[in-house]
Amino acid sequence: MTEKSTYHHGNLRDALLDAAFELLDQEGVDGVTIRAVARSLGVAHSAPANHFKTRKDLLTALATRSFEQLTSAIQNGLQQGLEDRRERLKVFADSVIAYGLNHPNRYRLLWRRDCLAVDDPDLLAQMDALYEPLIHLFEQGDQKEQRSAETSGIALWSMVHGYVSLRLDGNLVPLNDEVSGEPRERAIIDALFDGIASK
Amino acid sequence: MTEKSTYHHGNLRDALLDAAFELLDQEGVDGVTIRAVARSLGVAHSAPANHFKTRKDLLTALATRSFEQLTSAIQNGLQQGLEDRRERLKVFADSVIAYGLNHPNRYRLLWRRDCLAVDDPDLLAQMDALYEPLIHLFEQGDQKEQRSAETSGIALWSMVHGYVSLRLDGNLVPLNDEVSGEPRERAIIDALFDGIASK
DNA sequence: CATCAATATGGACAGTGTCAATTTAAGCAA
DNA sequence: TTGCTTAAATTGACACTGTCCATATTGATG
Repeated sequence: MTEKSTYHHGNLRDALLDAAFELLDQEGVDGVTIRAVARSLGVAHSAPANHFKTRKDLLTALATRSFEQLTSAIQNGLQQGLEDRRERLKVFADSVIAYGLNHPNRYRLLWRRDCLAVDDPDLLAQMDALYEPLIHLFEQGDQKEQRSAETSGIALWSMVHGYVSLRLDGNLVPLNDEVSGEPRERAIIDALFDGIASK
Repeated sequence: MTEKSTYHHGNLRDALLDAAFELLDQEGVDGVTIRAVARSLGVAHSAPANHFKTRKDLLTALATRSFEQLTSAIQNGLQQGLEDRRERLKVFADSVIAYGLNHPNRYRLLWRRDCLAVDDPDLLAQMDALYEPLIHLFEQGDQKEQRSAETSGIALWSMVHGYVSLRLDGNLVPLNDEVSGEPRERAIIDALFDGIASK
């Protein structure tokens, strides 16, 4: 296996994505500059342009992949086959929260509209795919029931997304707390199911 | 009133803040560059440095003021003097949602940790002030009740913050919908109070 | 082998934040 | 008033960024 000529990388596109993910995870989205990615691979600063025309396009590819990961994490959880709808909704919530807390910079990127090519068809498709299981979990009943199911879905999704966002921003203290043995996130999900019963 | 010498602006600090707010509202946080702000006031590109050492410091001042605005909007609402706690919690939620939807770029800036000097004492103080009314609305009862009250508070705050964030990112469709005459946000707040009662 | 298109290169440009040396003038003490 | 100190503004510079361009290399196809 002789040393290949180094001029053409061979698989630069994938290498760029890997390197960009590494930078994203370690330094956040600001760390993902075209030149830094190129530098980390030892290629010219303008080499990436052949595969990602702009920085936005690169970040969009990262976000698309991240949406993909999140969605399949949810799907995996749901395939364990719990029957109870309430349990299935918890799986959805747990999956999103786990992904957000484990991959903070990826999760943040998902919602950085200013960094993304928001009309990229692949990105849009993956965003839709994320909502699909949630919608599916709520679609049933007649017209009126659907209306309130929609509201329940938005309520759940809002709470989950808000909770993760606040946690990632360090706006919930203490960060890692428990409520009678359960992590806080389980408690707030239950609160939504049962109502906070303000008396 | 003769024309003053133009070398010294006289009140550059306030003028910078005003101009920066204008840019923030119109173009988002990316539009708030030191040089753009200076340009819009017709001063040298490095004049702002005398008042805000770095861009982060300028944005931090904007965020601090925005927190202030949001907090006083909440306080104003609460001073109308509704007795029912449930109603008072709704006032909190409504105030945050209204501020977020009316000042999207200011609201977004509040949570852009990467753009802010997150250990600035003024900023921290204003952030605390935001949570104060929410905490106050829940503090009562014994130890165990407090624990669950805390959970309710986090649940409500998470849902409100998540809802605004999703709306601002265009992730809730349709954007402006109603549920039996009420805007969607009222419906999800009610959902949290009463529970989504997944059967 | 010859050619072509894809891919990588280096150089350039405008924009940015930030630093440094300098100039201006306002405020204050004598 | 005069003179000094100092805050506040100036210009200039540097390194970094994204993006464009002309050029060079090479893999693949005829």
